[in-house]
Amino acid sequence: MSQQEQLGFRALADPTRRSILHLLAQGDLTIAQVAENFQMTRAAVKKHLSILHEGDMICVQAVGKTRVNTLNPNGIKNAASWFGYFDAFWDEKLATLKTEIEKDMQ
Amino acid sequence: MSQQEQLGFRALADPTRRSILHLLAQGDLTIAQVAENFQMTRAAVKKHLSILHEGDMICVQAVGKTRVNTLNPNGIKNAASWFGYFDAFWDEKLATLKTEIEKDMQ
DNA sequence: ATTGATAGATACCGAATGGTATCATGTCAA
DNA sequence: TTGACATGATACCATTCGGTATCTATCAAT
Repeated sequence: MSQQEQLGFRALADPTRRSILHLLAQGDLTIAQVAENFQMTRAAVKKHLSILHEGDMICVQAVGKTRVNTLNPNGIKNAASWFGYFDAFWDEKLATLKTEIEKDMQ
Repeated sequence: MSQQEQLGFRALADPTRRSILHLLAQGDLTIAQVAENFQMTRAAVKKHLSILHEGDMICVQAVGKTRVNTLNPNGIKNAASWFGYFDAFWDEKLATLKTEIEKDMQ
């Protein structure tokens, strides 16, 4: 487990932060513009953006006196690639899943 | 954001739990067997397994006096599918990413 | 130079999290 | 029915986390 992987999953663990990523997918936004979409203070949103930045999920570029937050496809793709580990096991698992689910109900 | 999505990402947020999923990908294990792979008490491992179960990442079936933990491909695939939201935006983003990364360095 | 808008930084609070220790439960075997 | 073993469950502790309040810094425009 790399530290970057941990920072990435930590960034994705909060629903507000995942929502921010969906927002930024539709266009780049300043901190204030992101904050308009949530019922919390700008400082709280800034914290979320910092954690997203630490997890490599967004890039931040200074534009005049504002900071424009931009989606970072590389970081998001990197987190998504973690799931690839299971690709080799899924076919076999899915074949017996129904039975296991039934046992789990008991 | 669904509650199940949140429980899923919460389950994945901890490195021990992600490690447990990788372990279970190689074969089903009882709680005690999982605990052998970590330097923490069985109770702590049990907590992690409970959170993984709440996030639909594993199934638990009683076998005699033991409980066998099994990977749940459905839950893991469901979490992985969250990343599909960005598919439509990646091609465009990747085209301009290099420039944005450079600005981010400043 | 002063004002106002945008952002950074810090301290603080309540709740959730990761972990241990401890005790209760249940199941198999003798 | 005992005893041993794998698990369930609870209480407790230190740390992290999400959030607010507050103060400071910077830039732009007048």
